[in-house]
Amino acid sequence: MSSTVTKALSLLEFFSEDEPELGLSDLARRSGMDKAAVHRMLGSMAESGLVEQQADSRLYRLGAGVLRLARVRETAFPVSAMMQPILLRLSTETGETAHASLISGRALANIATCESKKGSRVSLVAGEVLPYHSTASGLAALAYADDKLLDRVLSAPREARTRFTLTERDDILTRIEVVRANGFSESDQAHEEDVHGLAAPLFDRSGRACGAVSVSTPSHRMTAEQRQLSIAAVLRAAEDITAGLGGQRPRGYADQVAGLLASGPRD
Amino acid sequence: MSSTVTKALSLLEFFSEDEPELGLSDLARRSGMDKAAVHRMLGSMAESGLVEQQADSRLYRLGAGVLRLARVRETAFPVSAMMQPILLRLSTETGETAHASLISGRALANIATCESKKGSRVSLVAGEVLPYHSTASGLAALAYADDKLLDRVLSAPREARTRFTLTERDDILTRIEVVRANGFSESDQAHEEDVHGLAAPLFDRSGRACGAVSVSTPSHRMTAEQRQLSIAAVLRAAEDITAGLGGQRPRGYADQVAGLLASGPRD
DNA sequence: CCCTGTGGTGTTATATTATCAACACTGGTG
DNA sequence: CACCAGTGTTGATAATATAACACCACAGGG
Repeated sequence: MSSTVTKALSLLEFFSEDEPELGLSDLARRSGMDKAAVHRMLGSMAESGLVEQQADSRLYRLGAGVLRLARVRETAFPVSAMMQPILLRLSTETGETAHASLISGRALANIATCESKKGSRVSLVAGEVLPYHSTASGLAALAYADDKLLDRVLSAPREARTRFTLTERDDILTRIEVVRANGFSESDQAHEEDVHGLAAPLFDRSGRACGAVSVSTPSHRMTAEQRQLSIAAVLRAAEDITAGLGGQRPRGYADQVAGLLASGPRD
Repeated sequence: MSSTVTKALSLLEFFSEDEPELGLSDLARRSGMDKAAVHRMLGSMAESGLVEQQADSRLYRLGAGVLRLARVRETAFPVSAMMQPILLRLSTETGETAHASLISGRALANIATCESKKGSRVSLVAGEVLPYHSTASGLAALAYADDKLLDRVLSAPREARTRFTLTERDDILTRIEVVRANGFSESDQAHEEDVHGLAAPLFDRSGRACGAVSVSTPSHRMTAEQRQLSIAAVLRAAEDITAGLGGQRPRGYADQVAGLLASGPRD
């Protein structure tokens, strides 16, 4: 819970596409930890190459070590590479931005994206950490993941990203039930203003959710027709990615989804 | 030095392309740490998504978090993508396997590779951690890096990979002098049997080495002609990658290298 | 049925870590 | 020019998380 390792690694969350370099005091302020402690932690992580310090500006950034680790994992389990063409197809079919995320500890890690070609599109921050409660992807994963994950999420503080974000425990639980009844999750402007999300769960070998694939559409552009089309496309993408992961959908889920698609406007 | 964070992160070094999944006892044995300690560390790193535990086999592997971190870094500082075409050219020009590495804490992290098309070629493990003292890349980086790095390497234990590996302090220092005199480094079978390495340093904005680019040739195939050709190609690749990094070669180095190429058989 | 291996879990002495303070340095401002 | 607010860094001590040890439950061979 409050181990030094966890605290040190939590510092990595603050590095993003928008702020790839951060100073010591800045990191200490955001993490709420002491400057000296943060300094030692960054020093330790720099020894391992997870972060590196710019010699002149003294700013810290993610190090070459993360590239190496990603290469090792991607060589052994090529998930990003496998997802990319499926996301491309999903984005082309729907005309919108698609992305896939995997359960990564306490949060959902955005692993691969394919942006829409349209001028007006949902653009998302590469490698963003997605909360479970405020995103369609998060709810899709949560609904089919291990129950312990749901407990952990419900017992942790939840940030209200917009006025539509579900933060109450009971609201989230009923929403989870809706997701289970549908086989996919839907979320309008709960994470970002004017963004509508449709997501379907990804499964691992054990039949538990290990992530989610999602389509993000500008809210004003989400018509009933577009919605049906997107649901079908997302479910198919999820099926293909799950297969690519060597995963297995739980009993009943495949039939539920198949019935959903048959009854829809797409034949 | 012996902080818990460093010890925990050192566990990540044991995951490789060949052994992407490791058990708890195995990791404890290799790291020389207590099982209970390793268990807690892995738990902490799992919370952050750096590692994940297979539900059925209970084995640990690198987690989705490393993919996310790599994406964040690569989006902000696209080095791998920039290196790839240059490595392709280097590999094509020499007909051998090329790779680039960056200084990553106490070791050199292999970031990008391009394997030779020949049936008999040097094949290297993706994302391998390269020691400074036993590889051409390591010696090239060491010769032009911050002096503190050289001190740290010289004061740490050095493994003898082959019977040609330099482990003695004085031998390494004289070799470093040779590298500085040449502007590139050469190493025959010091890291791997039957592998000849030629490497040139990469520089950052401050003019200090931040990595190296290298060509690995089967020793028996390294003729005087091939050697001249490879030296020129590696130096040119290093120049281009340094430029792509926004780096600056130190005073004198550019002239030294230019003179080297002019006097060589390639006009 | 032992025996050896595995992953995992307690408990206490110990050693690391958090905290606070002060330091040197920088850049901007009155 | 001195001041101020900011930075990164380094010591000291007090508090606490950690390491070590033993132990447990389980799985697979011999």
